[in-house]
Amino acid sequence: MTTRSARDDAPAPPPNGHRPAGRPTEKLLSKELMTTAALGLIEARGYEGLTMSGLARSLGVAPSALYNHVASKHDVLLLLQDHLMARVDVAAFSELPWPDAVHRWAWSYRDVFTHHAPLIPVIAVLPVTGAPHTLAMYEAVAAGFLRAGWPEPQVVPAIVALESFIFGSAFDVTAPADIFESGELAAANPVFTSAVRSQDLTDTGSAADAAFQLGLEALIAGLQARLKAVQSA
Amino acid sequence: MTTRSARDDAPAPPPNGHRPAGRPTEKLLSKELMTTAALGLIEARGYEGLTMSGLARSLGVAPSALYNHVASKHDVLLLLQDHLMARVDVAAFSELPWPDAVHRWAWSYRDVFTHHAPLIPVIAVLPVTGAPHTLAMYEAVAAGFLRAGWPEPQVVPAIVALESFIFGSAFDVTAPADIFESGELAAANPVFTSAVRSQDLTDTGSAADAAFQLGLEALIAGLQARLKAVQSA
DNA sequence: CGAGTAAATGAACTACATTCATTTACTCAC
DNA sequence: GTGAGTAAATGAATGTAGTTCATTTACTCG
Repeated sequence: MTTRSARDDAPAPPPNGHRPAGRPTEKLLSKELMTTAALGLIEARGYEGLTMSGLARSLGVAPSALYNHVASKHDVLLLLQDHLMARVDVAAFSELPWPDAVHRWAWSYRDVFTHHAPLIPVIAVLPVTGAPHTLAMYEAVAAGFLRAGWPEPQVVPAIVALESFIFGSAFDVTAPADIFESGELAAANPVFTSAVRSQDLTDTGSAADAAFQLGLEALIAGLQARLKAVQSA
Repeated sequence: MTTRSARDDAPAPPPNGHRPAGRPTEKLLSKELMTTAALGLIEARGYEGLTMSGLARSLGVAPSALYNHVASKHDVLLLLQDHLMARVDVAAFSELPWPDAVHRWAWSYRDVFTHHAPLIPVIAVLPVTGAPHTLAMYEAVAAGFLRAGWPEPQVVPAIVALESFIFGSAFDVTAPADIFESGELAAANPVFTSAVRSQDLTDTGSAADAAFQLGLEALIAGLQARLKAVQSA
């Protein structure tokens, strides 16, 4: 079994030209290649399918080769997270009034990471150093907050509060629909059981969407009230 | 090396009385014992220290024995999660007005899981069936919401929204303090960099606390506005 | 041309969770 | 009581990850 044969679903090696084709030192890897390959793996097999061996295989390379470019699997997750941050829509901050901009940004942010919930524990604790897309996202959002009149010292706390809500909500989306079925314990918890059954899901598709919408609107309204109070002081 | 000798830090076996002491079938294990042992392990060595072998060792038992009581490590996490839910303070819902009750509950909830952030991905997706303490918590909270005048169909979405914020914030607490240092990219992101530096941390201890306070107050205020609007309709 | 270096290899290692055949002691029906 | 059945423990074995390392290869640069 020559390892060379394992390039089954490798994404067509870059036009290398001549080279003896098959020897080491061919510049087969880079952080960018690893990131997109990882993304492909995740789409195909989910986060359980994202293993270092699997990633190496999908790149037509030995697992140990990956460690010339990243120090650990955790590093791969960091690459992924910064890559995904570029997908978050911050354009509204230079187009719409603050509440609407936050609204669009938050939905977009949540949607991006809904499909990548396993990254959230990584993001939430991620030092932003060396994550250019992440920083660019924060830069645009912070600028939008300042433009709306937020006092500078409160910008970061406000963003973090919104982000926390978004992260928590992204998890929530991945929960099974019947998460609140009380089962045998229904009789012992009648109030909650009844509340669960009475949920109105006609508006928004899922229960998670309903909660996100309600919470986001409340959060934005509450923050805006705070903003106005600060401004008139 | 007899395995018998491995009861080093076992929590003093229950008064077994006579028995040949050392033979199987001694009722050495139970879900309750496993839960408290797991909690002890986590306090001593953190979540990295929570391995099935380690758990077995701390109970003076072979790793395979655990599988007579739980189906997987995930099950152990579920036991832990429900156990911890009993620590969340819901008493305020029968003592204080709704906004204050939510406030106290939310802080308590966040504080409990701040020390157990690795459980959050588990909780957030956990079917509530067979988790009595968790259900009891929801029951008390839901009752408080109804008593405050919330329309039944909106109770669960409102709770979920608050919970999402709480979970996200619990992660946030575990982040390193310098998480927002932009490093070399500071020059390219001046607005955000400046905002980070201008944060006022005199009030609340940590940045995470400041964000949680701000967000929680905004969320509660926004929800209460919604509540009043619904009531007067 | 020769030294140095970046990048790849594959074999080996470690740590875990988990499975399984087997043993032991208790319980309960007859 | 005796004997079948069962719950609970054992320890050996399995499989899958992530990661390390000595070694090799080909490119670069003085």
